[in-house]
Amino acid sequence: MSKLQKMSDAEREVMQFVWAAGRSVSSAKLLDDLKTINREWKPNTVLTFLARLIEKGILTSVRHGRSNEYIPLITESEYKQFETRTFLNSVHDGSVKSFITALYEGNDLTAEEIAELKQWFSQKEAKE
Amino acid sequence: MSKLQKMSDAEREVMQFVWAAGRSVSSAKLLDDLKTINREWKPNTVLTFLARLIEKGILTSVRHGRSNEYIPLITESEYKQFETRTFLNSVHDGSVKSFITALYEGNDLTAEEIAELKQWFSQKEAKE
DNA sequence: TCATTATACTACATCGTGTAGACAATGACA
DNA sequence: TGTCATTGTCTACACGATGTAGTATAATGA
Repeated sequence: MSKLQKMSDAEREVMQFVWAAGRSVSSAKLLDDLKTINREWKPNTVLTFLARLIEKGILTSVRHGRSNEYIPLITESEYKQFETRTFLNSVHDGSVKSFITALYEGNDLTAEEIAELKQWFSQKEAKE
Repeated sequence: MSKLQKMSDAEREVMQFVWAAGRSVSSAKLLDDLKTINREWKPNTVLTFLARLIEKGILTSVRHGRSNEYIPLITESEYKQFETRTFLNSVHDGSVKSFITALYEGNDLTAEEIAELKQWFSQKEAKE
């Protein structure tokens, strides 16, 4: 299989709808759903994004009648893992602590977030 | 001032040396230092990167004799904050917990990291 | 069989990036 | 003080990603 690749912003927007739709989604529904967010994309534009998502190893499609069903090859969570690990390696030399420290030093962590995370970590450790 | 912009990989490599050099650095020293990492860049190539770093609001320069001194406008830590926040917003909707969860679910967090982070958080909370 | 219609293929401008040559300014030295 | 060497700025260019969509094609149902 072709190695998983990063998606562009527009592709990400489309994928969000694919994932939201469940196991698979027809292009018709997808086009329709996308209208709600009012992105003013021509249908062909969206189809291009879908084709690129397939090239990037994120989606696949099966013919169903005269139209396509699009099926995610990975979950949103898996994709986020991929992006997250890639980012961590490139900016923080792979160190989660460096990441957290950066946020903290930038005053980007609220007291609530800290509390939430602290709790999360204590739970995880308990489970160990 | 022009809004801080993301740097490219090559620019990041150069900036690492600028930051490492301290308060400011001459192009001569920089070129020299870069040789140690053996990136095989022509001097002009590096100068282009420096010029772009200036455009991006990350560096500035002052003429000093016949050459330039390059001075970071932000610290490495500040830059990491910027990149980190940007990433968090685009991939995790700004949620640190989503970020941590992604790593955890991808089995990308070692027991050591979890322990380290747990300790970090407990300290922070104590300080509050 | 033939019109419809959704998809696949192709195109193209723009931007970021890596790469560096050409040209300019400025000291230093003869 | 004029010329040369050095260092910097400007300009260029190819390549890939991206947003955007027109055109060609193929499948389907009437």
